[in-house]
Amino acid sequence: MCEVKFVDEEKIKKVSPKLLNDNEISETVNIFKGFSDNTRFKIIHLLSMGEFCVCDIAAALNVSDPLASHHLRQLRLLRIVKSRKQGKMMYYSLDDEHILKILKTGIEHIRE
Amino acid sequence: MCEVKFVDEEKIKKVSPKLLNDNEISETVNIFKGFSDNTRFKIIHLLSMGEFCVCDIAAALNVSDPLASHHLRQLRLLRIVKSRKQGKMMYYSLDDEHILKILKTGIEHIRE
DNA sequence: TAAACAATTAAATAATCGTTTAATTGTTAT
DNA sequence: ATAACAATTAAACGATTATTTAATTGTTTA
Repeated sequence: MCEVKFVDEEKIKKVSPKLLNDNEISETVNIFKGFSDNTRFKIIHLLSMGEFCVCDIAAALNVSDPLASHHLRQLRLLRIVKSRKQGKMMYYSLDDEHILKILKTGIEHIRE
Repeated sequence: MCEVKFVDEEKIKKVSPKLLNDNEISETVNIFKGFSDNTRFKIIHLLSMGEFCVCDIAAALNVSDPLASHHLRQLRLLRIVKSRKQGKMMYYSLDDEHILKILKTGIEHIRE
């Protein structure tokens, strides 16, 4: 066990005030959680190309309607996507430009 | 259940070739998974301010050494952080500039 | 070499999360 | 009204994951 806390106490004291508070951390982490599942990521990536109804999202991704709907609900609560109702259809699209930026930054990274 | 697949078949056919393959998806999702836990996110955020040993990381975040070490291992395997050994100390820092960019993009988003 | 210490590992538990299935809501058209 | 359909919801199950505790590795120093 590490008993001598703060090997470099000065360095820690210097950055401590810059640490984010718990709310900021949880909110940011939640956004990343939205991107952290293959099915959800596929949905986000599909919606980066336009607006689609649940039916087509499920078909394009080859998943069941309830599964697509379930993930779309999470994404909506996280304000990653927004929805628009037209007749019996529900159309989904990305909520704002920030989401597109996060998506692109992630894809950029793995392509080096 | 949605029986009539592809309400807008043309739109789907148009974007299908642009969809990412499973490898690209999993790799990108894995990076986001690295950011998707409060403890790991705090570690990444701390390391965005410099290089720290496990001892100080654990102390600054008020978590146990094994927990910090466990998450640092995951982050290292995801190539989000890199490590450097000096004596009995192991120093960790962010792996590259992409990581910093993803971190900043996430924080930017919640600050609107 | 023996003690002290930083860090990691392993095993166990607790909690979270994704997926499936079946039932339900709400809208459109016959 | 009834049938058909898009979408959501709820409950159950299975799987993954975070955290804790205890034991272990490896390095330094007395």
